[in-house]
Amino acid sequence: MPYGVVETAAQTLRADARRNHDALVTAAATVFARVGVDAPIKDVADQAGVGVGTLYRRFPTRADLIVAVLRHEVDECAEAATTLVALHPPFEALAHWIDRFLDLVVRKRGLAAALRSDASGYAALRADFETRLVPSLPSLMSAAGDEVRADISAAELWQAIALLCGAATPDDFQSTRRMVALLINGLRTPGHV
Amino acid sequence: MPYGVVETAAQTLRADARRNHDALVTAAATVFARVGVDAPIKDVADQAGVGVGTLYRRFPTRADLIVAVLRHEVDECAEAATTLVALHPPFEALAHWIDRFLDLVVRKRGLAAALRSDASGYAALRADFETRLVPSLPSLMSAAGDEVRADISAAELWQAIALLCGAATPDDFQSTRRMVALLINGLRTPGHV
DNA sequence: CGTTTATACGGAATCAGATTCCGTTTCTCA
DNA sequence: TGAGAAACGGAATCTGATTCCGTATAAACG
Repeated sequence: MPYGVVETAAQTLRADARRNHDALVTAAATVFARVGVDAPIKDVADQAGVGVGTLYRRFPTRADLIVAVLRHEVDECAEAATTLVALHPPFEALAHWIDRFLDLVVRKRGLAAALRSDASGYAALRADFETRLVPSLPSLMSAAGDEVRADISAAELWQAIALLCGAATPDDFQSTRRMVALLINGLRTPGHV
Repeated sequence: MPYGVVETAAQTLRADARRNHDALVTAAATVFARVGVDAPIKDVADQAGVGVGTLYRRFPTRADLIVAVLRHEVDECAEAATTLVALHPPFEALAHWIDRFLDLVVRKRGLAAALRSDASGYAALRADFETRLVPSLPSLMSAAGDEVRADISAAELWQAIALLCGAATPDDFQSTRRMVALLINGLRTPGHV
C-alpha cells in the first residue's frame, strides 16, 4: 500500500471500479501528455474506454485527476530533497532540487498553467503540491544556516518558486531557471558572499 | 489624441460606434471591478446596453477589452518610473515602482490571474503590458550601476515580477511584496552590500 | 450455484458561455 | 432627402462541462 489514503480507499472499491480507476489514471496521463492538462474530460473518458459519468464519479474535478496522475512523481521529488542535501553544499542542493521540480512541471504540458491558475478548481491541485513539497524546503534552507535570510518562510519561498515555474514551457525553461536563480540569490543574508 | 493608434482609428468611427465603444469600456471597467476579468461577456454587453455582436465586433477577444480598460492606468504606471528614479535611491526607486504596479494588478480582481494565464487569449494582454512597461525598467536598473547583476535582462526581470504578482489578491498582497523584494534583493551583484 | 442487494456503469440530456451570422437599423454625405 | 456604407442586436449555433437515471454487474449470502 504505497500511497496511504487513496490506496486504502481503493482497496474497498469493487473490482470493476478499481479497474476503471486505474484505466482512468493511465488514460489521463496519456492524454495530458499529448494535449495538456486542459484536455476535454471526454477525451480522457474515451481513451480509458469509460463513460464520462464514471470519470466524474471517481474524479469530481479535473484537479483530482491531475493529482492522481502526478502522485508518484511529486512524492519522488519530495524525497529527492533528502538525498540532495547530503550530496551538495546548501545553495547548490536547493538549486538542484528546484531543477528537479522544474523538470516535473515542464514535462506535463499545461501543468505550469494549472499550477499558476487561480481557477478555483485548481486550488486543490496547488494545495496538494504544497502540502507534499513544502516540507522538503526547511531542510534545504536550514542546511545553509545563517547564509539564508530569516524573514522568509518555506511556504512563501515555495509559492514564489511555483509562480516562477508557471512560465516554464517545454522549449524554454532556461529563462525560468535564471529567474529562480535570481530569487535564490536573493535568499542570501545581505552581507554574506 | 492622447493614445495613438486606437484613438486614431476611433476617429474614423461612426458616431454610434464610437459611443458604443466608450460605453463598452466603461461597462467592462465596472463589471471587471465587481466580478473580475473572467466575467461573462454577455454581462458586459448588457451593462453597456449593447448586443453581444457589437461587443465582439469591437473587441474580438476578452484581452482586447481588458487592454482597453487598463490603457490609462498602465501608461501612468510606466510614466511613474521616471519620477521615481529622480526621487529615490536606485533600489528604493525600483521597489516603489513595483509597489505601484502591484496596486494596479491588485485593484482589478482577476487581473492577476489573467496576467499569469497562458490561455492563448491572454497572450495579447501580456504582450501589451510587456511592451508598455518593460521600457521603464532599464532606467530603474541602470541607475543602480554595478550594484545590479549584469546577467539578467529587463525583459526577464519583468517577467519574473509579473509572475510573482500573479498571486496577489486584494486581501493579501504583503506576501507578494515580500516575494518580489526577495527577487530584487537577488538582483544585487554578489559581494555588494 | 441461484438470489439479492449495494455499487458502479454509460451516455443521453441539460446547462453555461462563447462565438457567429444575417436581417434590420442608423449614420453620413452628396 | 435618399442611397449606400457601417453598425446593430440577439437568435442560433457550437463546445465542453456536469448531472441523472435506467441498466448492468460484482459480491455476499443461503
